[in-house]
Amino acid sequence: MRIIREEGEKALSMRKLALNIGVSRTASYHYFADKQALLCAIAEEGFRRYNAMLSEVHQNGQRPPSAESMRDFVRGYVQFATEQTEYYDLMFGGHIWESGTSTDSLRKESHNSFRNYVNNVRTWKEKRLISHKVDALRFSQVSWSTLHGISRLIIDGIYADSAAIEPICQNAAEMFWRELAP
Amino acid sequence: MRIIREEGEKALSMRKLALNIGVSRTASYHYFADKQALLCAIAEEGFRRYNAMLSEVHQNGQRPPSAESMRDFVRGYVQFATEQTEYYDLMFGGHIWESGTSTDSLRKESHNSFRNYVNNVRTWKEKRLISHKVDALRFSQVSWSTLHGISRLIIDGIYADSAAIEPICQNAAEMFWRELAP
DNA sequence: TGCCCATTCTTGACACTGTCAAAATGCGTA
DNA sequence: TACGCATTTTGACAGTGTCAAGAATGGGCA
Repeated sequence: MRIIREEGEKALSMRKLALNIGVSRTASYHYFADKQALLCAIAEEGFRRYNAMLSEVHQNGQRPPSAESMRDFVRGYVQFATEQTEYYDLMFGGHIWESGTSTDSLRKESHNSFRNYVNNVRTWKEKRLISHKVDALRFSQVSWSTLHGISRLIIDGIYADSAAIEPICQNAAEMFWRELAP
Repeated sequence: MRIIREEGEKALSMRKLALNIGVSRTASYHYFADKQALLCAIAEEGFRRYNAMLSEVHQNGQRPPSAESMRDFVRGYVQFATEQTEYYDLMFGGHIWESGTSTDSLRKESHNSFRNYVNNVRTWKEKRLISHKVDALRFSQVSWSTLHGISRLIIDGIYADSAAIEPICQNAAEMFWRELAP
């Protein structure tokens, strides 16, 4: 993680990694089948951290949703993405997913992640805390896309002005809440 | 582009490219400073195609926005992203942007792209075709994020079920229109 | 026609990379 | 001590991006 954070994902090579640790070139191949497998393992750890953050923010659907909680959630997500970029990039970067070479356990962990997210909305709906017109799955897909999109564009430096981040989050949260409000 | 499309971005190497064309290893270095520069040039072409698509869909703000036009727009965007994945991946993939080694002209072209998008919304507002409460810049940022997020998640195979795509687009379009409607 | 010279291309080289196979090491238990 | 297993290393191979130096090419002008 240190190498990725400081020198970028591209700079991480199996050999350099080994050298940094102080073992020889191929030692890591005893623990990870591939470079890909190593990256998948890191991404998996990322998903665990992400889940922790998520369930902390809206306490598994127990906290009633509101304009404020929405804003907190959006902020939380974007903060996770931008502060733990090393993880986020791996988790949703595509390198790992493209060409379908991702680990089974990674796929499981990530599906789990999204399931949690949807279940949250479902719980709200069952408890009649949000409009009955909301389709939990669809809302989850679209709102998650928005969060992901915002994060990616910030990470990639396309929203260069960091002062703009807060109002963007605010706007997104308002949009979400307009969709959900009973 | 053929190599990227058929074998993935990772499989594109300067050497293989040259071999395919029938010239020697380093011939391309006369036209492109870097592998990076080559990729930037391709991404630039992608932005041009993207702009063409965009201005075709809502005719530079001349076409009055509606629930239908929104849906067409969302569909158009996602279609572009998923059908011209080779371009889209390069344009918004991050490989090119990270570590700030992107070409000047690429940066210009991409900024241009987003400016068009915002101007569209501004035009609508000036013509009083949408609610006066809309902040053009903010709406553009958030809605673009949503589109980008949806596209990425489809491309990366995270929304594996292709039947889900249409309703997702539909929902996103409805959400946008709820924001804009006068 | 023939020459010149900028444009285009090639060759050689270097320092990297991922990964495999085989050999070497270390270490706990019988 | 010696066996067996987990761990690590060495050697090797086929790739990669890129630089520097040289070779070929071809079009414009005398």
